[in-house]
Amino acid sequence: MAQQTGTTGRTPLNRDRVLGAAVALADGIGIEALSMRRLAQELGVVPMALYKHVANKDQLLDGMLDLIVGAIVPPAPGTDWRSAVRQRVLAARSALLGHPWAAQVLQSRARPTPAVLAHTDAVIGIFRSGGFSVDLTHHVMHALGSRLLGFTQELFDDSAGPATPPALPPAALRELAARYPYVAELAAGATHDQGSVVGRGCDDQFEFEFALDLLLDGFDRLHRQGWTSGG
Amino acid sequence: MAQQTGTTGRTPLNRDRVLGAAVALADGIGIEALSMRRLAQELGVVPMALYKHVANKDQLLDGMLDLIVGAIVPPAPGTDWRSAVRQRVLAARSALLGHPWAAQVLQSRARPTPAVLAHTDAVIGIFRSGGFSVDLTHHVMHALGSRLLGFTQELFDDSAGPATPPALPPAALRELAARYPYVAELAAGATHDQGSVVGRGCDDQFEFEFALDLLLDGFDRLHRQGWTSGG
DNA sequence: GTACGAGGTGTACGGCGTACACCTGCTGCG
DNA sequence: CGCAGCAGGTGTACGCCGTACACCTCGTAC
Repeated sequence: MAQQTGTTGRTPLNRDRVLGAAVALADGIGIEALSMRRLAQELGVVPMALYKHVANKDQLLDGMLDLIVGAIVPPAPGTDWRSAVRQRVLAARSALLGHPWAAQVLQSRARPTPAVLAHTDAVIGIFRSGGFSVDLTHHVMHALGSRLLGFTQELFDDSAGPATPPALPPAALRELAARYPYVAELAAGATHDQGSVVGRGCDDQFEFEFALDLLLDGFDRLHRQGWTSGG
Repeated sequence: MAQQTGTTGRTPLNRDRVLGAAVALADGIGIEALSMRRLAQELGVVPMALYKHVANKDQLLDGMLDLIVGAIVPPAPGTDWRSAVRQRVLAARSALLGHPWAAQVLQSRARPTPAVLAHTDAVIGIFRSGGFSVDLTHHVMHALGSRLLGFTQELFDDSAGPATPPALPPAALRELAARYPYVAELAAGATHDQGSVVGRGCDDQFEFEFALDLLLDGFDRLHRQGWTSGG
């Protein structure tokens, strides 16, 4: 179409074009059919050309995810905590809605991507600014769990596993803390068993039961008052 | 070890041995490193031998999942609904806990496996027996969402997508309904827009907001009363 | 003893991610 | 102008994957 000089004229590739095409392709043919080769073909280019713009397929997936998560529209400043959280979560949902593969990719990432961290940090910030204690905010974030997007878990998780990525070096942790202050605050209060300000470890079982009981409480209340979706 | 007659003596393969070895292997080396070839090697057998016991890799994954989900211990009969749900969900959690790959595999399945359906049916049954209306049960199951195990969504979902499996033939649907009566009851009440008893379609957005608001209500209550995890 | 079928084997194919060496054409500098 | 440098596209190749298909080898039933 837009050839210009001679043999290879079509507007040169770049990371954004690659990611955009990948998202569109995944939307079209499904995430499991998305391959580097297929994507290259779609872009009219040889497979290896992609590697000049993304390090490997995993980074491609990370980039695709961040493209979508980064498009989440933040609520207007000054909104009360409840509406702000509600709006942000619903915005996240609508951002993900058109890309059925996104949730699955999210789940499969070993570490949260920058946009995901930024979103998490923002939601934590809403609770903290709304007067929630670090403690309650922590539990509440766990309870929101996958409803946030699906990625709250294992932010600074130390639990082992065959596929556990290597621990981040201290310098990287410090940079993370600077960039995502609310995440860091929660982590400081919850994940270190010794030497932390709060001193409680993060007990996954407790978090799970906390969220479960919160829901069961709600169910019970609705049930007792004869709630119906009609009104 | 247990060779007996001559060349090929080791107790012959069967589906259960294959699935068991696959689970153990996935636990050991991670789900993404699990390949038919690697599994065959672990069993001292040529890769193609596995195909005499599982149709393909997808069915292998389904079988592995069902092995784990099938091990969920049901609560004692006669338990009140709240304790029963609580116990069942916690039992599901503990069944999945030792297999970090299970949740991810669950998410990736196009259709729920039999054990997953059975579990879902059982939980629905608890609510119904506890006096919950079909309507409330439906919403409540959505709210439980991934906390049930991660598979409540898209049971009879008609939403399209590139990887959508072909619709089940009516005969298969009827068999499903017979085997999982509570699931069928919910489906009848919710997924058909016309000709159903209740007549409301299943509005995913509504379900999402229902669950979100239930949680936000809970958060608000805890926040107001100055709740702390200490007690 | 012979036919049969369940279950293990061997070979082969097409697709995957990607390492590595190469080429090409634009840029800036003498 | 000439030419070095380099960003970015190319071609080839390797080792892995899932699995189709034809084959062989037993234990068993008749």
